[in-house]
Amino acid sequence: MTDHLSTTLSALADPTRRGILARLSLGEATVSELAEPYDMSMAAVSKHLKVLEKAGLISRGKEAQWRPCRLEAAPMAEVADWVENYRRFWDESLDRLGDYLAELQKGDPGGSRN
Amino acid sequence: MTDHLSTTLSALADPTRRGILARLSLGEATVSELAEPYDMSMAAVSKHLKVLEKAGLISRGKEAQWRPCRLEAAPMAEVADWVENYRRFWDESLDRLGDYLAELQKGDPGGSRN
DNA sequence: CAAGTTGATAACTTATTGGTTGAATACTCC
DNA sequence: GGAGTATTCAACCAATAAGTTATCAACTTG
Repeated sequence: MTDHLSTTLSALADPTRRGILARLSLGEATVSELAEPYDMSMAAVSKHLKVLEKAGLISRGKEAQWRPCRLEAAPMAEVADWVENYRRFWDESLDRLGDYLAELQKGDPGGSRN
Repeated sequence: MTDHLSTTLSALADPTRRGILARLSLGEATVSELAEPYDMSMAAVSKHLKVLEKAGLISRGKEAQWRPCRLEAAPMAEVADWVENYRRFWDESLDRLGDYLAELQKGDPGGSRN
């Protein structure tokens, strides 16, 4: 799981972390502010932040005893980019084409299998 | 991790599984065909397929002793949708706005914090 | 029916994840 | 410098994930 995209996706695959990002989309926040909505220890939130940081999805400053977090959405561009390759597969009109191609394939079994 | 989006994202957070989806974007394939490029047992691939199926990213048929897989990209729409909310944060021109807003926030500390 | 092929399942191992609690660190303010 | 606040770190635990091998089930074909 060393590749960048996998790291990003797995960081995003947690509702707490996505919630944190949503909060950060409204502006910088400290760890305690980010932890407040969640029923878990600060340490747990701190770990989530480390995951997000490792994925490059947030950055952190140092302001006195606070370590304010800010959103760094750049890695999400990679996700958006990747998923866009599949848009045609869920786009309604092109589903028709998909069905058509599948039908073609059925008519020529093995032709695409070897 | 019971929510749909988390399930989808974590299914996608694995290069083998994304590779399988890429292959399926070219058309249906059997399990052995999907396993072929990978240096792992069929059982392992079978497990990956189960993860993808549980996330609704593939569906499977029954054709004699084969269980052909086909791409079902619908859940990706949710991912695309979600990530689009953040586009403005990585879009270059709007990064300027982001910096500007951050600057505003600095000038009014606490104003957005409470 | 026996043999070969395709695939899934079970049991097991190892590593990772997500959480906990209890210090430790770093800073501010009186 | 001591008290309080903010955050991290370390050690631990339970659950999950990703892989293995061995076995089983379903189907085709000689």
